[in-house]
Amino acid sequence: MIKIGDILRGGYEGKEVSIRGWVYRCRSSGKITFTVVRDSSGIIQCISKEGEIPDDLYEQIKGLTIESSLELTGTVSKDTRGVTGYEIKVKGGKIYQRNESFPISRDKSEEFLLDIRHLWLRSREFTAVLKIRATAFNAFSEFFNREGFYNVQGPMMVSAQTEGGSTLFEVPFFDQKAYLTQSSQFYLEALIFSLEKVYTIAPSFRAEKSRTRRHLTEYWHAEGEVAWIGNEEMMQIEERMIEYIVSAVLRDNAEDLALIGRNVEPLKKVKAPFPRMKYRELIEKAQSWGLNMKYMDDLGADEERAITVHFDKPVFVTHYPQELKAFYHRPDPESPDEILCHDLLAPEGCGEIIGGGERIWELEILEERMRSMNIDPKAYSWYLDLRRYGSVPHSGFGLGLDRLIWWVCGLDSIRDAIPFPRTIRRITP
RNA sequence: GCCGCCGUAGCUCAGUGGUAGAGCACCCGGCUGUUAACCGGGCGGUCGUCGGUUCGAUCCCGACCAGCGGCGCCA
Repeated sequence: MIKIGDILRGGYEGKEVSIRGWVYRCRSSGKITFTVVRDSSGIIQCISKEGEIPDDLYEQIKGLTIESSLELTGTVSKDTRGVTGYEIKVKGGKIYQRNESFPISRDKSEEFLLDIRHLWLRSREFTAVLKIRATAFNAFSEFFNREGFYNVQGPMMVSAQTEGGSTLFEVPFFDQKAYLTQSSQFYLEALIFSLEKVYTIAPSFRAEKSRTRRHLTEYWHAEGEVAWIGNEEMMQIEERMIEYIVSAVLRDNAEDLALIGRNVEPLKKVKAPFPRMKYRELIEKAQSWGLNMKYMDDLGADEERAITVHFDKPVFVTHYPQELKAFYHRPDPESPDEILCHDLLAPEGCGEIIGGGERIWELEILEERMRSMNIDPKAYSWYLDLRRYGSVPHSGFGLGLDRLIWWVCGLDSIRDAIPFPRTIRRITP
């Protein structure tokens, strides 16, 4: 039993092989039947001729429906008439299931494909995206393992929010209320005191009623936290990490990128270092680019899009005014109204994929910030403890992995970057 | 939370104030080189739900349900 992809790489001409898979296309002209078979590695056309195989098998093959599962044995030949340049002349085989009419045909709407996502995953396009996604997840872990980070896990059920706003999913927790986590950041911060450099890949949940093509209510959050480093060193790690992941995809998924029609030229330019721009400078630039922005405006979706077209690499935006960001970001000692944070905006109009920065590590400053933002310190008592016992400077980041896949694959919607998207209106399949 | 859009066959869509049609899928038949094959025939619908207007509503009006897009918020 071999993979179709192996046949397509050559070397099997004239040899007898067996493949297993699903019917991708089926055409018959009486005494000859063409069955295009799909497996996880590719598609190949198989030829069956009446009289050359047992009659009952020929009748079964002739009557197959799309997505029926089967096993075929036959001789490989190189033939330009086959869709992928090779063909198998069938000698024998076994049908596992001849299914009824497959619901997906050539016309399909966005909504329908979401309803039957569990079946649409079989499409060649989605298969390609899923392979790229696997590469990206692996490359992320690989990068941090090589950098001496420890892979850690925080809880998914928590008692307090990380970010501002009431965007938590509430879940019953015995006699109490618990929430699904928005971020593992606080737990990673606790873990640096033993491990110093940590990362995690975990889902995060946001009950935001977002209706956009770049939001999920459940998304895969890749986070890192590092003791003893500041905002700039954190960005240096991140830009190498992004370069590492993109290079891995370009190296391992060239065929998949081609299949989904992704232009790889912009991806080839993703090499560290990335440009950095302070929020203040960005506003000035934005005004010269004709964008209507003033200081203290947050970057909206339109602004992010308009900004990224002026760069051919991802760009870091740093030093936001403290009012625009969460309470834990450390003010710049040289300019206390600005904080030592960064967002990474992906090019080609994609926008924010990373948020990170240096954390406040002095207890008094953190308490002062919480007071000024009307946050109850009691809810964060254990988090404040981290600043009571051997506190150290540290920085961290959170990367939206689904957004990364969305950008790298050049997809219309983030929903097509994850197999089973959870959005405000969709909990099945 | 705000704004906009959609709902007719399994799918993609036409259409009409007098209870519906095409293409694809599927089934049957034909065809020994097809490439989303082709040719002939067939099956297939409470026209999203409820209410209103009307002699009569899939069509007009209202509410609801479901979904999609944009903003804000974020990753």
